[in-house]
Amino acid sequence: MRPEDVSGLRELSLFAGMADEGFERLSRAAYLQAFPPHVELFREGDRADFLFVVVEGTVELHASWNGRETSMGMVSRNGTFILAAVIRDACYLMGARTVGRCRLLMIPAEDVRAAFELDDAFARAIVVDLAGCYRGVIKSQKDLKLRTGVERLAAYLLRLAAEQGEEPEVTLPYDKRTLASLLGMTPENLSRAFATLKPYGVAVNGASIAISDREDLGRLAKLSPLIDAPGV
Amino acid sequence: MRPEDVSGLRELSLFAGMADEGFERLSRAAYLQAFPPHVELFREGDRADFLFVVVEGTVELHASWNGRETSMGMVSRNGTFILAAVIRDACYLMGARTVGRCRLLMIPAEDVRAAFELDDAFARAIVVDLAGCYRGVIKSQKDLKLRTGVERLAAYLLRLAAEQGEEPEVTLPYDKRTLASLLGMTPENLSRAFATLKPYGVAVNGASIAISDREDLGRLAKLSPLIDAPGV
DNA sequence: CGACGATTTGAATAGGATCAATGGGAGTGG
DNA sequence: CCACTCCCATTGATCCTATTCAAATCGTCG
Repeated sequence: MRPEDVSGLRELSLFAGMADEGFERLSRAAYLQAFPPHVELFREGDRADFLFVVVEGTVELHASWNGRETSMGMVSRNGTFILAAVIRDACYLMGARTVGRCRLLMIPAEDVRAAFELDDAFARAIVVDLAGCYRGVIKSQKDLKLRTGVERLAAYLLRLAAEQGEEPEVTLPYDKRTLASLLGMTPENLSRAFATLKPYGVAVNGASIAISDREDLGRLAKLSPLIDAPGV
Repeated sequence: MRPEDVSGLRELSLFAGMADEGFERLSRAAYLQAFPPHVELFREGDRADFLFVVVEGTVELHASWNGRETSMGMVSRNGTFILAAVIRDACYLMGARTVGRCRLLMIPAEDVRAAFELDDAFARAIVVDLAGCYRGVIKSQKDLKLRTGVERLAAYLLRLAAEQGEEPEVTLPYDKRTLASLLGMTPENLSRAFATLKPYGVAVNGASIAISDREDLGRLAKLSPLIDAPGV
């Protein structure tokens, strides 16, 4: 690993509090690897061999059953994924694939578990990370069970706007097919949902979405910190 | 707290590895309290004041938005709930209410966080517990996004049968209204889903459900360990 | 017995999925 | 540079699932 990558990692909350010795050992065991777009990193059901950290790019987590597939979440820069499976020494409940070009840090599961046993600060950092993941899924499940498709899209757009600095125009970070799956609908349905949002001041131009009246859209989306707040 | 209750708690994986001193302090700070059925323990959005452990009975976790409500999960004997909120010192993302009569252990959030800081074994036990919760929600989200209502019901019945010792007759642990919400449908729809399952050998008699042909139902439910396995 | 809540059933509607067909770039090869 | 192709996105039509509203039935608890 290049020194700059190592020092970047050291900043991550997961590793920040670790003892130097443990961090040293962990980063020696780790591989930093570049992946082209649309590569399958592993499939659901595989034994958890590695913990992943996204150094650059975005990874899609997905799941399937009986021939159907759905997107479960996206992980981007500085995010970790599949930590729970590694800790419990179990199989992955989701598959993972790269969205665009990616650089990923892969840490062998055994080494993570060893560090977890030895380093108390690391163990505590994992708690905080996992608690955050857990709360993230809970929010997404509330989104899914309590809102209709159109409402989910509206809320998604406003969250995206907040993330991108409240510009009047936001850019979808991945293609609509993926977005649809993430929001729990078909691509056709997403198109129609966009059309439904037109009277609320939403104009689509490829991946770029103009939101003319955030108030108006907000009345439909009814953002709640208990569903839409990032982090926490 | 009665000594028998304390010793029972000590067995829970969350507390099993704790140092005696820490456990002592934690159990001194805790309240064991009995609640009648259908009591609201706290509401979503409340600040996390207590960690709860179910000593006896069942608690429903629910969420609401814009006048709609849904059931997010059930916690029964020896389960903990709301651990993530306590650790992150945040607000509850879900509300909680008792289903039947309950005895609950309430541990002040501050004391849990103090024990978390001081006791390394406790911190590690929390990791394992949280990882389990996380994987539980992921499974439930897969169930929700990948299966139709009827399929979810079929899978639920088979999981219940496994839990209750593969008897030909299973008993629903709570009323159908709650079950419907848990499965992400309306009570009316649950009734119809039961009717749809009749040709698959499912006979309803109040809360008691007879499953005459588990094979047949299984072909519809297509249980997968990646969605339906308990624990892990 | 009567009242109430839970459950079931029926009818109408809405929301979402599927199937089919068309338009629109991005990339490829000539 | 242009034609071609492929894949994504959109649109239309239709179907199916699930929700809503309404009403009837069932059981249980006073």
